[in-house]
Order: sequence, then structure tokens, then C-alpha cells
Amino acid sequence: MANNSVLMPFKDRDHAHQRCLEKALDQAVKNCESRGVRLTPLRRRVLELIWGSHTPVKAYDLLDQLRDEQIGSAPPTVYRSLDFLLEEGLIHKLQSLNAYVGCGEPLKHHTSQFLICRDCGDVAEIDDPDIQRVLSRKAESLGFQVLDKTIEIQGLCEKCIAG
Amino acid sequence: MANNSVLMPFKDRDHAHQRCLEKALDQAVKNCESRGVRLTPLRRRVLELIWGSHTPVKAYDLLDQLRDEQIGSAPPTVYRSLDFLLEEGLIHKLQSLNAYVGCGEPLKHHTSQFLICRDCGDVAEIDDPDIQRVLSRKAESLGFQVLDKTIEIQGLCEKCIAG
DNA sequence: GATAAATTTGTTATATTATAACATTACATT
DNA sequence: AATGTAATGTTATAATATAACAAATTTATC
Repeated sequence: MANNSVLMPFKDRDHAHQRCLEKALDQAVKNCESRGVRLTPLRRRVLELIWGSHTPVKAYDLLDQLRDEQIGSAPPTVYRSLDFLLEEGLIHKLQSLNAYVGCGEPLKHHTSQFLICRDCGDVAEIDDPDIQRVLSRKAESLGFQVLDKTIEIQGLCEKCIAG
Repeated sequence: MANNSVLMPFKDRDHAHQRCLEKALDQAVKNCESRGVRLTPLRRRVLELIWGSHTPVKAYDLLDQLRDEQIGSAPPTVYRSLDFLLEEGLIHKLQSLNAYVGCGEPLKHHTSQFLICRDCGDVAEIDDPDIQRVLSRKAESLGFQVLDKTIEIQGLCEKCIAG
């Protein structure tokens, strides 16, 4: 990849999504082991369902899928799993969509930036040092202590512009 | 003000909020006239209520206030007014709070950046050219066409850090 | 292994945020 | 006044999320 600030690219024609799902699950298992937290079957399944989608997933869509599989049955089931996965840095919530995506770089907790295509719904996760720097510098200059960042760019991805 | 990229500052001890409410309302009236859209009593009142608060306002809080005044009575009343005000660039929605704030620079449609204090709830609106530039440049380098931006920094404002 | 403690999940109920659909009223133009 | 358009009212419901408490499971300790 030319640009190493891209944590999760847009999914082009030959993007092998099955592989990145497997990779994500492997990493999640390792992360949870090393942190001494439990990636239970339920939590694991929710993470799989999120990674299984090419686009951000809504909580109640997850709930429907779990119900189809006779796992979990009520909103708290899903929201607790989402809370766990968010807490462990395995997924992100997109505030402008009320939807969830797998984290492209779950090894470290971080803030990142999202490019959201309004046409195809696909999302790219990036963490650009220039963006982080300019935001931190600005906050600092105003005496503001940064605890978290929500950076979501809505627009059209290259593929959709090409038509 | 030292830094002219600040569209709406944090409200310090001697911030005369009544004056900025009046200024905002005056500007809103003028904007709507010049655009040929109607700032009806309801819409105007919603805008006043939003500006009347020092912190972001929730839709259902607005609804409660309107009910107290025997104006409007149901959610659509409020959401329609909010939609109008958003459309006209007179307010902004904070996606990470599901709440609304008056726009510090309603003369032009624009995207801006928000610093949200988790302690006092106060919000500053800025529009920093460096931030805009670095985000635009990054999007462009990925072939992404920007239509809108959600940039919300959560943290602690200077006052609250000082304690 | 039995027991106690802690964590996770189930369950029911409800809170919060937002929109759909259609009726009515107000305003603007003729 | 008649007509068309925009705004608001009204009822119902969709979509997102959490509270509170019970039951089951896992982990730690005896």
C-alpha cells in the first residue's frame, strides 16, 4: 500500500474480504488473551458479523442476525457486546451513522479518521499524522485538553465518482 | 480576539450571552429575508431557545420548553424547525451528542470544528484553515470527494482544567 | 470437587431520538 | 374570494439505546 496512514482501505474489486475478516478475528483472539479479557462466543460472533459486512453495521441489524441464529435475543445483548468491542478497541462507532465498523488496527487504542462514501456506503479508516498534529496543535493553542476525537468525512469514493 | 479562526468561543466569566443571542437573532432575520425564506415565530423561537442555552440543546428539551409555552406540541414540530435551521446554516448538529448549537458564523454555509468540554458541556466552534486544508488534501490524495465533515473534539476546556 | 465471588448473559421494561403519513391552517398570488 | 404552496398540527410508529434485576456461566478459593 502506497500510503501507510490508511488503516482500512476502500474495498476495491479484488479486495478479499474473507481474508481480512479472518485476520481481524485472529488478532482479536490474541489481543483479548494478552489483555486477560474474554472474547466469548457471543462477542466473537458480533465481531464476525461486523467484519462480515462491507459497510457499517447497525445495532438492530446485528440483533436480527443473532435472532436468526438463536443467539442473544434482546437489545442489551447486542449493546453489551458492542460496548465490550469498543472498549477493547476492536471496533469503532461512526457517530454520523449510528453504525459500527471493525477497527483496521486493533493492536493499539487510537483515534482515527473515517471517509464515508454516501453512494456505496463503504468506509475507509485512516490515521494521518498530519491531521492528528494539526488538530492537537489547535486544541493546545486554545488551552483545550483532548480526550477523544470524532472525525468523519462524508463524500464520494473514487469508485463511485468513476461511476 | 487573538485567533480569528474561532467562530464561537468558550464562554468565559464575563461572556455576555444575552448580547450574542440578540446578535444571532438579528443576523438570522436578515439572512432569511435575503434568502427569501421564512423565519416563522416557531422557527424563531426554537433558534432563541438554542441560543438561550450555554450548552448544546437536545430536541426533546426544546419540545418540553415549547410545550410549557403552549407552542408546538409534538416531535415533528421541533424536528422540522431544526431541519429548517440546519438547512439555513443557522445551527449545527453535534453528532457525538445528538444535540444542537447555534452557528457562530451563519452568514456563510460552512463546515467547522467543535471542541466539546466533557466537564461543563460548553462548546467552542472554530474553523481553522490548517485543519480544513490538511483534511482536504488527504481526501484528495485518496481520490475522495468531500461533501461534508464531522469534526468534534471531546476533552476539557481551559476553565475546567484550571478547576 | 464444593463453594463463593465475579462476570456474562437473559429478560422485561422503558428511555431517548427521529420520521412517516395525513389533516389542517396560514400565507401568497391571482 | 379562489387557488396553490408552505407551514404546522396530530397520530402513530420507527430506530437507537439503557436501566434494573434474574439466571447462568466462569473463575477463584477453600
